[in-house]
Amino acid sequence: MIENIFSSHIQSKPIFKGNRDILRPSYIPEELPHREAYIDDLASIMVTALRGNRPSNVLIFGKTGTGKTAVVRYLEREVERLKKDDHESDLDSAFDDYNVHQVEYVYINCEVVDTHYGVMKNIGNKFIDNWSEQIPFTGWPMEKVYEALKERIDEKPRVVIIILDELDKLVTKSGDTVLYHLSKINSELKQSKVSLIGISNSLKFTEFLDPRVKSRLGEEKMIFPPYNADQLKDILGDRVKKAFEYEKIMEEEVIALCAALAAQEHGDARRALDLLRISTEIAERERNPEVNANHVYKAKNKIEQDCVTEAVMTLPTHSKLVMYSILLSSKKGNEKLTTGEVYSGYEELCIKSGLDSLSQRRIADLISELDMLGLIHARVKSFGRRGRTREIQASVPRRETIRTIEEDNSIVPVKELTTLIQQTRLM
DNA sequence: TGTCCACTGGAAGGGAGGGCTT
DNA sequence: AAGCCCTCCCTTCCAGTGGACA
Repeated sequence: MIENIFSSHIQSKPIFKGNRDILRPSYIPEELPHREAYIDDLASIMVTALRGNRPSNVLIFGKTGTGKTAVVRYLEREVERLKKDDHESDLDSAFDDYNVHQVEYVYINCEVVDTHYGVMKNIGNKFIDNWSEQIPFTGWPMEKVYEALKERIDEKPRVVIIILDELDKLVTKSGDTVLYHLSKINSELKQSKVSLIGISNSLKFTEFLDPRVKSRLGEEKMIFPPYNADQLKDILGDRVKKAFEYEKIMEEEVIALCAALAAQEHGDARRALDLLRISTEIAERERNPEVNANHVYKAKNKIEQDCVTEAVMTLPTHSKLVMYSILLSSKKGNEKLTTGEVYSGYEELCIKSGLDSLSQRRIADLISELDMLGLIHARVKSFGRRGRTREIQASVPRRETIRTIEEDNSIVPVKELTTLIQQTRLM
């Protein structure tokens, strides 16, 4: 056998059974434990579509990892299955009055597509196979995009169910123009009908909606509560059975620990699955045949550090410099800084790296963004005669984050100069 | 109680970049 | 080529703010 760098890894026994995606949050299992009632509720609303009528628009609320997207996509998959079964055999008589083929789903994640134009374009292009007829990603006036979208949907009789996931992101960023158009589209369609399912993490975004849009959109509302530790244990147990090659790969307590850690974080099933998957991967890498609690804690640290590293690495250059300025200015005790102090630090870094600095107003916005990302903690505080400003503090591990920023090539000159300055001070 | 500080945060608008239309 | 649309990133302007201080 030819030896190469993979040989020893290939020979070690895999813990996973074939498809490790089963432990990914995006995997939709055959059953969704503790969400049966919600599936049933949504199905009772959506069944109208199978009869060729427009189901009510639905708004679904719930924190991250509470199964909102999974439930909606579960139903979507069931409709696709019905279509397939109908092709292969005559469905039983219960479906005689229904026509599953006229139901079409369009799924848009508004965190990825977060502009009016983008959403309209994506929906319109779902109904066009011919590349040359696709709506371009920019260039058309909004009115034209809307007309094209309407025309395409209305080509034949059908019920189009548009799922807008992370809807709050779209509304807070680009307002409610899309929802205004989509919620009144039915009055302009001749043959087809459109129904909307909005999925959101927060109830708050409806405050930004025009009252007409709000009432049209929220014909039906569903709220998904967080999972508790026991429910998370069931979900994990279910996946473990499907995902692993042999029994007793992990103690009961490992599943319980993953569930308990995720339950502490507002009952997030996504986090529980990530913990389980990553701790298994760590065990596999250590060539340990069993996953133990130690692996779970390692996985927890890894997830937290990875989140910070990814968030920092994907920051635009100026945001990185602001973050860098905060980290360099705050000494070990994480002293609190003001906007003015951060800005002077940032300006210095700009000079060192040969970049033009942005205005203080713009930096104030970047500071808010960093706060929203959870990389810093910024609180508006008044110091009386000494003015009113933000009190800023890094909320990530200082040394590791500095290292991550310094790995960015565009900040390299800053790194070199900062080291030089530090060395000069020591002399 | 009024003043003052150091901003905050909203609004308006400029300009670059990507692309379509005429 | 000129004119237009849309988004994104940014600047400029300015009213508003909370609380220490005189």
